Amino acid sequence: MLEQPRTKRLTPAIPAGVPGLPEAVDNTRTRLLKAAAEVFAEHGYANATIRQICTRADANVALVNYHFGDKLELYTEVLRFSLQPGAGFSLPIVAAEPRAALRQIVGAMVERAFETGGQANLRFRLMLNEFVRPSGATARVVDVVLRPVYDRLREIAGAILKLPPEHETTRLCVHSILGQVAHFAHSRQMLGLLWPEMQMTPAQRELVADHIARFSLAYLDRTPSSPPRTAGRRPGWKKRPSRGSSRI
Amino acid sequence: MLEQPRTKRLTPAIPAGVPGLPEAVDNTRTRLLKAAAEVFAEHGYANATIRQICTRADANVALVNYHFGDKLELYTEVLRFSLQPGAGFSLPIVAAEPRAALRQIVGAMVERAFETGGQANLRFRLMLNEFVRPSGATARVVDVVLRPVYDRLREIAGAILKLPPEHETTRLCVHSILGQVAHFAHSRQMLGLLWPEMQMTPAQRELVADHIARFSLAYLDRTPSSPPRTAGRRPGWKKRPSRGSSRI
DNA sequence: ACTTATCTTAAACCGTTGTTTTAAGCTGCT
DNA sequence: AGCAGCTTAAAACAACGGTTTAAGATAAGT
Repeated sequence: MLEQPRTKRLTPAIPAGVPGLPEAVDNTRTRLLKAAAEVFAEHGYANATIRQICTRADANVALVNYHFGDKLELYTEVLRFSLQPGAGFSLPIVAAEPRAALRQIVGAMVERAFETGGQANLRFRLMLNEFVRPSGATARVVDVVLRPVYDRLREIAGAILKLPPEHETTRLCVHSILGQVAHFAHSRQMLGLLWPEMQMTPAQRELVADHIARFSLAYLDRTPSSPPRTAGRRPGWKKRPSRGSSRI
Repeated sequence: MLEQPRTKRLTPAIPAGVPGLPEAVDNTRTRLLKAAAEVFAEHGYANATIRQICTRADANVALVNYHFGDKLELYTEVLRFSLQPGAGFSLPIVAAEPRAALRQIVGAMVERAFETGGQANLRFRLMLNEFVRPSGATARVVDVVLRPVYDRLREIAGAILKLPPEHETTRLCVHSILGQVAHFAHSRQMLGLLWPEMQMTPAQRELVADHIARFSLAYLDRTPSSPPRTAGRRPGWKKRPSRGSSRI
């Protein structure tokens, strides 16, 4: 009796809204989804509370459980709902030239990490929170939000590196890029303590995006005469024994 | 009556232990500090519970409040306690050549982020948690743990860049390096979903540290013939207006 | 031995959070 | 009007987490 909620119905029949455009209707369900997206994006799954969401949606506490069953179901529905408007991945801007594309995608990520409002921004911040405190729906967040960015970044980085997208070096570089963006987004408070002038104003955000792109391109765009030591595709990981010299 | 705890004494007279070597004594206070350091390092301040800490220390729940007043006081005491053994900053390894020093410091950070055990590792993970969920003692964490790494990294990066440590470009580069380390440390679960082979085994940790160092050095070590666009010291930040072309 | 200060314990208190219940309001239909 | 099905509201429940209380142990001082 514990594995299934005791409510008569989990989700009471999707409210007959047009499936492609749920932002038009204004029933309680939609208001809850909208509020939940904002609160989840701001505080992360665990730190968001149902009462916060319901207050923002001007709805009763019990309505989350009536409409969605439980908190986690609401969260996954937010992800589904948040994906509706655009067909595929909604980073439309993509220059053909991979270096320009990289700069654009980094700029878009930095903007999304800081600019409030807009579903794509909410979705991106949702993902940033999953990075550091995975919820029970992390796999879904990866599929819905992160994988598209990841795959596109691998293509772009691979094109510049002249390596396949699934190459180890390509993947490491993509994680380096994602890591820089996530870091500037997450550690805003500590950043302010270390570097008081950095307030992440719009102009500073552009500066940061410029820096991340240039910093990353310096490696990606290196002369082919100095290939990375790991360029050869090594099938296994265990070969290189821990050399222990980094012990301190 | 609320601003001051009602216990007769906040901290009941430091237990006369040798101030330099608190790891020898095994009274309740020390056991609590040890357990708290582990739990805080693993879960972060907010997500660590006093009951968790007390269970691990084999102590009663009330003892935290008896010995330290409240949770935050315990946390700051952990930081103070955690700093005791080494005199200053405990990253002893520093090669004279800045490129080698960078590789060493990155390797040490990656190891500390993943290797369990050891006070310096605990302290570093404590800091990593503060990055993403600042507690009430963030300023103290910055002073005790982060600032030394930050300043040393700025010196090293500045030496390679041939720029002063307080230069904007130097700072941006240091944040890029810190961001990469923090990202690989934080997003372990999501990393596994995107890249199942990456399990952060010791060998893979070395690979990651190598990559971060090489990736970062590509920019730091660039030929002086292509200086960064922001090399000139600009006193103000507001000059460059948001160019709006990154709107999507 | 009696007192005192220090430390420990079990139990409770109080606020918060996810969840459920119960009882009402609607709305459309006959 | 009356019924049925969907939706909302108010209240409560159960679990958890930080904190406090009141009493019991232990050791030292006199």
